[in-house]
Amino acid sequence: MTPLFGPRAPATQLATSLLPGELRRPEVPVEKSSRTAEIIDAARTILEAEGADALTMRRIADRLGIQAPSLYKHFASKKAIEVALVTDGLAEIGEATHSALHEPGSSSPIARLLVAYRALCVANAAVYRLATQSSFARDELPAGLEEWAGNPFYVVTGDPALAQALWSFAHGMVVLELDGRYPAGSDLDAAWRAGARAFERATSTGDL
Amino acid sequence: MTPLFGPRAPATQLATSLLPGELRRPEVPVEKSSRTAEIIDAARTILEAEGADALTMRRIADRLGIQAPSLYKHFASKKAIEVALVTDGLAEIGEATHSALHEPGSSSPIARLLVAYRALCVANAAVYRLATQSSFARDELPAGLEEWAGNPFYVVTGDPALAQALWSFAHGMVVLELDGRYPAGSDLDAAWRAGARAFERATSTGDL
DNA sequence: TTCCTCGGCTAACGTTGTTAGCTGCCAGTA
DNA sequence: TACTGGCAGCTAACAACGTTAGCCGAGGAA
Repeated sequence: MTPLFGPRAPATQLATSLLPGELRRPEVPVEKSSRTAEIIDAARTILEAEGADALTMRRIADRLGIQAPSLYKHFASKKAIEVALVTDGLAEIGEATHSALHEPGSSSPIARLLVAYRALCVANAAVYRLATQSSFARDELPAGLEEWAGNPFYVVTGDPALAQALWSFAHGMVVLELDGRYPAGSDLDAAWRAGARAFERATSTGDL
Repeated sequence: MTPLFGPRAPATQLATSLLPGELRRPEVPVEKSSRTAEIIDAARTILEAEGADALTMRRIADRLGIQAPSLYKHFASKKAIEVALVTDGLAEIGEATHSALHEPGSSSPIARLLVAYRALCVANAAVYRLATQSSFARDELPAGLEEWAGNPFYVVTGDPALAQALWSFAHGMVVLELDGRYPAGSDLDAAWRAGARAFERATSTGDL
């Protein structure tokens, strides 16, 4: 299983033309020194292997063979490290969902979007969980990144209300799956399909 | 605004007959001493007023005029206090959604369920957030309580996959609303209606 | 050579959950 | 009445957390 992550395999924007309503990825200034990159790399490794509780400044520093206070030469706070982690995760998820819009396929755009969204969120499970903690400093994310990452849901429905409903469905499915909230033995594929079909019909029938 | 909460206004099971597929509320042994009740009451007050970060053992103890270690005479850990808080919240939400199934109304059962779910989750916003933190000790909740609280979604759809999809939609809407993840000025009522309509059609049309 | 910045370090602070161990009170019982 | 036991408080303390202050060596620029 190869890690599917930003800095390790930098996500590049495909040079395809935009669909109606599709946003372009916002420019995010990447001026990472090698040490900063190593720090978020170590943080991600710990986060994915042992979960959010294990992500402490001392553990991150340990992995790099330095002391915790030295991390503050590179990041202003632990929150800033988390923001860097989530920024990469959002970029990767957004990249995947945007490109799912353009891939041809036998299934509907909604189904393709949902499949891509689920796959990427599960692949970045720990980061996704981190981003949905209420203590996460969402307001320090790069401007426009969240909007861009959510944009495919607008493209695929063509209606703001339906887009938010579809996004909520997808987000809810992912969160409940990652937190193990469905009873054991649940057929989650069937639940995803059922939701996809409901929203496909809602878009094809028109709003009112 | 009167607080809508368990111990303050104990939720009683209505003596109506059950709908097809509807579960009865599990018996949860309530052997609360007066002090334990005071503790979870103080905890809830802090949580609702100042959020999860303010919910510390010392703050809870302060409100009762005692020292933090004394709390351990009544609860084994902070997690246990959180579990008690969420147990009450789940009971109240479940009570409301179950009774929404039985209320007659001009709107569909799905719409009534969603309206009740949203209202109760927003009323218990802080507790709902607490319950969705990944660090929450879900496995220590009373057996069957979560299943019973989610049961109305099965009753109203009649299909496991569709029920999980509908629950995911509702959960996603609530979580994103509570975390302020929708752009300012979003018409959330419209999003709820759009989702409700999509699932109404999905149930009436049959599964495949 | 001198000076400044970068990126390490140690020591320490305040806060968190939690444990150990002491004590006073009060009910029950010989 | 006297003894006893447990309930429920207390203080002191610990380890781990994020974070700050302040020191210092290396290396490049003037």
